[in-house]
Amino acid sequence: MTSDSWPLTSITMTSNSMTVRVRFAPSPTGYLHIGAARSALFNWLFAHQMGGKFLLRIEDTDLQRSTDESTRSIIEGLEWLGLVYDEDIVFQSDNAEKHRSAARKLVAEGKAYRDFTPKEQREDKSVKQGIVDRARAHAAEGIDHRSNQYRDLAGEESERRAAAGEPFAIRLKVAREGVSRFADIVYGDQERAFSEIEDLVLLRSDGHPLYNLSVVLDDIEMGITHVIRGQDHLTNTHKQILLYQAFGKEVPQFAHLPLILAPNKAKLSKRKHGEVVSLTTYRDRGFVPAAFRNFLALLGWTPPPGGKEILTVAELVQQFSLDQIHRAPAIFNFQESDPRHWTDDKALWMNAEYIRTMPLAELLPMVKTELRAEKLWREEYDEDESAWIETAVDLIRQRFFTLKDFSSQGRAYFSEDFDFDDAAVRKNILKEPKLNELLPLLADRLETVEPFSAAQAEAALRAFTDEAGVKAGLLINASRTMLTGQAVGPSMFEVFEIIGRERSAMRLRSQRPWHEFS
RNA sequence: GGCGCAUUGGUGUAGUUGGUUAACACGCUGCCCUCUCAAGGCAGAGAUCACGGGUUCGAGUCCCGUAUGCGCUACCA
Repeated sequence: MTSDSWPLTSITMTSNSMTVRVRFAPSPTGYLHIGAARSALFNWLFAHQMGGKFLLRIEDTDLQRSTDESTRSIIEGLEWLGLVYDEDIVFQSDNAEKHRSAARKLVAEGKAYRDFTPKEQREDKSVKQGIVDRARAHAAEGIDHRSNQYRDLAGEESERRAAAGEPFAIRLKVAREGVSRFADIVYGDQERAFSEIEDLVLLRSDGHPLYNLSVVLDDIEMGITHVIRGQDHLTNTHKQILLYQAFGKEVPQFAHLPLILAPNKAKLSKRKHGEVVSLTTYRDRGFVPAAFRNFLALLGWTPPPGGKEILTVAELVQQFSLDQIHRAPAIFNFQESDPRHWTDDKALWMNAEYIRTMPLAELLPMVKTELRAEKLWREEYDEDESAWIETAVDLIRQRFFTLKDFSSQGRAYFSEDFDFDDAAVRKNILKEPKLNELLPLLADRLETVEPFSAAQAEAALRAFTDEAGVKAGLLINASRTMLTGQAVGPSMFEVFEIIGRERSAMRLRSQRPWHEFS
């Protein structure tokens, strides 16, 4: 793909002198949500494509809800996805004092004012309901929601009351007439009448700076050129632009990302949907980071027409483009009740695709970590048996979906302590009583095979079944279950070779199905 | 309540200046391969492009309305 056939947006390329600086700014109030992870990815991709910087800012101004543990999980999550941030992490709470003085400066300049209205008691209902009720009441009584008796209070009077210790909040003075406009890179031209915008609170009466003030100030200080974030911030962007203007600063470019919703098009929430929305779940349930990153990239963004969907990071960086992001929310498809579809099918498919096609050398360390965690890793695998483990992993990875499968379905390759699948035993073993005698005989025969290769094992088994007058398939399938506990798996002769002569013979003679299932 | 955004097969999407049988991926069905299950190959089902109007010779694509969903509207972030 040449740059001619795939031009970058004019908006993002207008000034080459300006280095792109973007940030990911999560609030540390829980684990890293996949929607947030996707925002981080898009910011990172954009930064890398433009040769810019990707920064991390922790928005920990809500002291009650922010936790260090959450901050750690965010950092770990980014690391797992390979999204390395440039420069030091900015903690928003460190800047609170600067935010306060900036708000006071706005008051001094007459761009903001002190609001002495006593803080409203929060009623015992949902925030949303409170907003609706207030709006309805105002409409019914003909009250302009923007009327505030302190907006035009004389300066001296305001000073005097403040000096007297009367508590006040600071609100931005939003122009009465006019319209706010900006061009969102994804959502296009945005317009909002000032009459729709209430004078927003900048500083709470306890001196705590509020979100809209803090983001703007921090983004200015960090030199952010492009704000790439969730669509839930789209409408509030007008307020933030007002603040950039009040501070006399250049307004950055905005690109809002479509939200990620649950299958019923409801908001994807940790409370309702649990662990599927947490990034760490994917790590803990055996996802390959590159696979999940690839999947995440496809939530709300499409590669250029005709392109493939399985993309390396380098390809992602090269092909990524903010104007290929679409506006409709992405639906994250999963069925909580069905373990086979616990997360999006396509994510699962993509992970399987990565597991079976990625370079073995990259996969092995992940498999090692998994086997270690399940106490299935033996030190020999690092030394004398390194060739063996490579062959074994390469053989079994062909039909695995997650790294977990190496320790569950793949357990029999690494340990004698494996379970028999009930259905497999019934179908492949118990159905045919003769097997009770035939399997040990097959073991005897296999012990004579030299060398113990797949081809030799096949020749021996087929000769044996011919002599015994049974179908080869009968003993092949029975062997599979005897050796692996399962009804499915790789070509059986490869399995013989990998399991080896001794272990194969031993398992064929084990009689375990008759002991455990009779 | 107000304002905003969205709406293409089960899911993710393409279709960017309106122009032949609406394209791709996942999933699903069947066949081939075969020692099983996958993978792979081949074939197929599945969309009156949310609904209703309008503009036009012609609309998924433009305009208006309706519905639904979501977001924002807070001394939350």
